Amino acid sequence: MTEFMSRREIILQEAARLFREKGYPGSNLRELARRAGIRGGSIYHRFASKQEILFQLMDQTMSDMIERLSERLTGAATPLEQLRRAVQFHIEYHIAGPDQTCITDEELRNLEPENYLKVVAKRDIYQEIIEDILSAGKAEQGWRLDEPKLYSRALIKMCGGVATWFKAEGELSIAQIAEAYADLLCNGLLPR
Amino acid sequence: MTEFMSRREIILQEAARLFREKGYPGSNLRELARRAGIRGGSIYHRFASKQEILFQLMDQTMSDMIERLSERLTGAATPLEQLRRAVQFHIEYHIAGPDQTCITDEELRNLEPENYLKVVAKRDIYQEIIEDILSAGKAEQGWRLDEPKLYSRALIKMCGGVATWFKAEGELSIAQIAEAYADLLCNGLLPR
DNA sequence: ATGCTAAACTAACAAACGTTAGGTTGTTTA
DNA sequence: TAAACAACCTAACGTTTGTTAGTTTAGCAT
Repeated sequence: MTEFMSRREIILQEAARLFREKGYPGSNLRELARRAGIRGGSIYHRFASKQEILFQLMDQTMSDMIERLSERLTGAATPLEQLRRAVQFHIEYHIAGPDQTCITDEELRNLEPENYLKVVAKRDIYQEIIEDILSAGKAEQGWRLDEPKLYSRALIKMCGGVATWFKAEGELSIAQIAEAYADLLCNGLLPR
Repeated sequence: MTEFMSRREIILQEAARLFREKGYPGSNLRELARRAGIRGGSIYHRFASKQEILFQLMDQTMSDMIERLSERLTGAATPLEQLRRAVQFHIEYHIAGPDQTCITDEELRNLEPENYLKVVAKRDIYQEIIEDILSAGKAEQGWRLDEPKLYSRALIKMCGGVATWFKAEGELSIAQIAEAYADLLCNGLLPR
């Protein structure tokens, strides 16, 4: 895995793991360096500060999420199919890179104001993609919802939350979980 | 508000606010003391350590949540009515004391092993109360679900998440949010 | 008044932290 | 071969941290 990664990428990956374990303020650069196979001070050859590592991690993850969700939605004809794909994607992505996504979900408060605004802007874009699906479902299919934002938040929380408890060796596969949650939301929204 | 609280309770309340703002490792006892109206060292007259403050906060909150949820469920005849009340309670409680509940939801990793086990045990009890509602709904009413745990987690994440974005001056009331989410779950689970 | 106790204070500790300066190594470039 | 550069190292800096020890204050019972 790590053989083809630049040291910069190794540091970012190990930072995601460490920050997820102990939180950003609870993590220190000496341990991060140790995990990345270098000494403490050497991190500053790649990053200007601890804060920059957190920002790069979150900003990069949000950009990637927006791009990949958009890809996944192309070719989905109906809002219903789009919703299913969004649920599936959000869960899969959170489980594929649980460290990066958990950081991005939970460390917003530790970003300095300038960085905070940038990441929140991208988070809002992602959320709006899902809101647009819900709005389309309401307009075209008569889904039973008033405030799309209410449901995009529900989707993001319940699907993103999977990363906090999912175990690969558990009884449920990712596909099963994604299907169950997609069914729950679709049945909950569709007119009876 | 604070006139009738013991200093110990003031410290706990301010700790909840501070820990929610900056996280447990990002908070320091001098600032906590300042907010509680005393000096740094004086905290140790009430608490043995920073860790004990976090533990008391989380343990107390979990006990209270279990007790109040149980109260709220008594007298609810059907699983459907129980589910609605659980959704309502979980949202209301998270918004009434957003600091305490957000800490309890997010700072588990910062508990020392012994304390961790105690709090997780109570969290599991709370989760099982909700699982039991879902199991009863399946057995008695034919709700469309396989793994109750999957849905208790969904409920807890989406309803607890409300505390992260709810604004009292916003357009939606607590009652409206609770109703929308209860409808979503009930319609999603009920047989069509 | 005296002594007792709870509750707060001040000041300092040792450790850990982010960060920086300056040196060493090894590879590429002219 | 020499110069240049990137990558990493070591060692230290100033600050902040949780925590402790010893002291002062205020209220209450004797």
